[in-house]
Amino acid sequence: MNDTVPPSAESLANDLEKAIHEHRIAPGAKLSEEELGDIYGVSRTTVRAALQALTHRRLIEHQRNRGAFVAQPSVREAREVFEARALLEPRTARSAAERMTPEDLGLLRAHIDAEHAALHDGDNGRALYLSGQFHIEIARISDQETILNFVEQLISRSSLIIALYWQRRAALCESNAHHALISAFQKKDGALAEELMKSHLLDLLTSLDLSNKTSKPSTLRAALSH
Amino acid sequence: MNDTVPPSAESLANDLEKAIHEHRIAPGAKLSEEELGDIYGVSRTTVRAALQALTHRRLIEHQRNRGAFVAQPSVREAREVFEARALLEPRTARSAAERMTPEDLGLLRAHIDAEHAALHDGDNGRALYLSGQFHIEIARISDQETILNFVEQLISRSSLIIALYWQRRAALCESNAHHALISAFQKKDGALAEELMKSHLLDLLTSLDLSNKTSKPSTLRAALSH
DNA sequence: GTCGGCAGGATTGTATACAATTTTGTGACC
DNA sequence: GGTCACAAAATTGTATACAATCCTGCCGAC
Repeated sequence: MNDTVPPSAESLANDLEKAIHEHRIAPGAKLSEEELGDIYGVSRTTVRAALQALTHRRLIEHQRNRGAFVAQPSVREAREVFEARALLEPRTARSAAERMTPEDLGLLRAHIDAEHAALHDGDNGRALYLSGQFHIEIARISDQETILNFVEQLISRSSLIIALYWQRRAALCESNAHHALISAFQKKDGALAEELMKSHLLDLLTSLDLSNKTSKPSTLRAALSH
Repeated sequence: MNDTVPPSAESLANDLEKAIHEHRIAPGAKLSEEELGDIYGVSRTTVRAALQALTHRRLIEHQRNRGAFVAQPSVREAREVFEARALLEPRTARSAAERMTPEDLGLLRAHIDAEHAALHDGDNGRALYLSGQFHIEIARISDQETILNFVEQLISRSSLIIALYWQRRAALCESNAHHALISAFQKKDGALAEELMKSHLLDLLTSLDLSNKTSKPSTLRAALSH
């Protein structure tokens, strides 16, 4: 689109995060500094800054003198992420319900519509991304910057977890849950929203295949069973 | 101590974080890249990497083309941080109590002792640091890496908040609370530990002066009332 | 035939150099 | 005397260059 001119460090980081979130880059993929520099037309310095940012968001893992790789959350890490979400998000849902304005509601509905559109276009990556944004939007509405930041990180990591451990590929249309949440928001029913979010997250977790067999294909070690 | 040889980016970040945590660098202080480079004997590149790390931990705020400054959490941010802690830490306390081993207990006791020693030496900064480490140690024992990372960040920020809004300077010996927690841990009483932690955090919050008068001295604008 | 060591290539970690932006100091004009 | 404008200084953002580390492939020894 606008490649002719200078993408700066921060925008590069956001671009990469989005690409990872939309599953355009697979977990475990190596992110070569020089390669990225060539692609985006910037120097390694800029690339390094972006990679460091993503490292701090736990989206990529940096091995000293080895390079940066898209993170491959372990089964254990997957459980931890969803446990953390279970601690934070029900609360954000409750607060959001209490503070919900008509504009906010419209925004959330627009998100769901966009998600459906993406699904219809077969763009599963984008649908997944938007589905995550829905949760982030709720946290934003709850008006707790600090918790919002945590939720943002957790949802990015959830995207990686889904890429690795998703089992029922068929329908990621958990849209039912999202629709139910919206109706709770409309009623400004905080307690209901909290409960719905809690069970929604539980649902997500149980839709993952966290049997230790597929545990952690550290690219090879466990992929080939030896 | 060992200044003669090469502090690398990561160790520099840890060093700075500790200095901030111990109130050796005040909130709002400017962190010049060249100055830090001279002090530590490294290049600006290394300094920048360290500063970026601390930025992501919300310990310093980076203003484009202006530089890095030690963060000055607003009253609102202060409340948010403690609200997030109230969501996470009672749970870590409960889990920690259930998993507590004799070695862990010894470690926690050692922390408290060190804290008392620091207080006795009049080294309030170090005492404050150790007091924070106590909470971090609990999160570590609870064995939830993801939540531990969040708690670490929240406690670092709490240190800044305390620097700005602490009112009853006299006794930061909330040692009572810590001792009570230890006895709950010894009994492996998770529910009690959870409750104690919750009230401890509430105690900490109410010991701050968050009246909007001292709101946010952005170094001058509000410090001099004009 | 396999294992250990050593050199070559590649990639990252750090330092230095240049470009861009902001701040500050000076001077003219109102 | 005060305010605006411009220029110099300082500081950060980015690019390039060099040093250190790691991986790969080859070769000799056992």
